[in-house]
Amino acid sequence: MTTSLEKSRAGAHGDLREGLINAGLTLLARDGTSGLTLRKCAALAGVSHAAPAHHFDGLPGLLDAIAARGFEMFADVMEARAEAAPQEPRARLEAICLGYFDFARDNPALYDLMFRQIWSLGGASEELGRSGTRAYTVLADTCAPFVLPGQEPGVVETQVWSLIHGYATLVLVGKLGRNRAIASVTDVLGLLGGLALAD
Amino acid sequence: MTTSLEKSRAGAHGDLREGLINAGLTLLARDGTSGLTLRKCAALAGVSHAAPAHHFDGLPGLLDAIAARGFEMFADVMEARAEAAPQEPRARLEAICLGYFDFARDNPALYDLMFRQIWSLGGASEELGRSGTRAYTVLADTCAPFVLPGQEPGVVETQVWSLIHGYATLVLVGKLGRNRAIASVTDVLGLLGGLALAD
DNA sequence: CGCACTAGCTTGACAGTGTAAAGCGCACTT
DNA sequence: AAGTGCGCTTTACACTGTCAAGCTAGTGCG
Repeated sequence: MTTSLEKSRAGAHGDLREGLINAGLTLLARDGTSGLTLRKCAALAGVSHAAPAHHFDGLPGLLDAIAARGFEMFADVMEARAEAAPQEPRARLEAICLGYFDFARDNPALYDLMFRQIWSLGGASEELGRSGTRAYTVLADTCAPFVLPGQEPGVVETQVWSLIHGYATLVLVGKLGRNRAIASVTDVLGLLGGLALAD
Repeated sequence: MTTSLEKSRAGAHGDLREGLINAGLTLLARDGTSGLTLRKCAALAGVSHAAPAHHFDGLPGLLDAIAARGFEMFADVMEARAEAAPQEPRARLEAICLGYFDFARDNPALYDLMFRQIWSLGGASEELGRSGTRAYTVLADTCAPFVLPGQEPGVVETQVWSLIHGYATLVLVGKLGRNRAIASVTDVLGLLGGLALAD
């Protein structure tokens, strides 16, 4: 048992792990993707550059953990928006899409890292897989009312996911073609008007 | 005038530049994003590691040039598909979308680099801007018949671009949520059925 | 014709990265 | 109370991009 120790000792078990993840989030928000470094994370957390190796499987492991934390925040935002919205399928769908955009805009570097890590061909960590699935579940549940009888649920989910994910990445840079203004969120979501309620 | 020299001398003006870009494309296709390195590019092109500095503005400049080449290939693919398709707006739109997917699937690392570079916050090079605009123009022209009178062209373009770009990035990794099959291209493009022809 | 010169490349060095091995200290176990 | 193992540090290494200096060959000028 370590419960009694967690408060008495400053450097108890999962403490540095948490500190490194938070340091990573800070660096990401402050200096962007290229500013996130294993050594800088360690320095910001106040330990030597080799310390993270005892908590993560190298840099990829640290990035996975940071991305997992990001997906938790991501799911939280979408869940909150879905609850705050009128409890009607279309309103809920639009609400989580807006939450999706806002999260991407507010945390561009983290958003980039999240999706880079979750589909890293090397296979993501178990923790990241769970967090990512949780976020996906929020979206899938909101899409459920639009799945027609006999239709594969993945179709509507892929349609919605593709549209908002693609739009979010476009928005992150604020440009489209040369001198062509990017459309607003609501304009793009208008394409989802083609979806029909199941009943 | 250097025209008479370009053939007589092996290492003439833009020769190494071309060689470095080709080396980058090779490395990208063979070893993925992380396999592309300034030093490896130079080695593969048969020159020292400092040689590229005389042709590009550091690594970012080299990446811009490679990305620009990628956008040229990208535009070529979409243009070819548009011409090969029945000359009817919906068929052309579907054709370039399929070309878009195929290019992303066939050149995943290059595709990733292209979009990473073109909206690098540091501002892309002139060459990259031109290539990117050319690719965008192919898409915009194909979307034109679906722009309703009085509507901003950017709306339809953003809708289509977001959908296919988002889907392409999802396809690149072949997974969506846990154990949820990703929908097919044609299923996703079904969402574009909501677009109406202008006349 | 001869000479300075510049462009293109090489060599060497440097700061910074991730990773691995070895060593130290302290809390916990027995 | 000695042992033991975990957490961390130190040190070293290969590799990255970039910069400065030097070399070399072809150009243009006198």
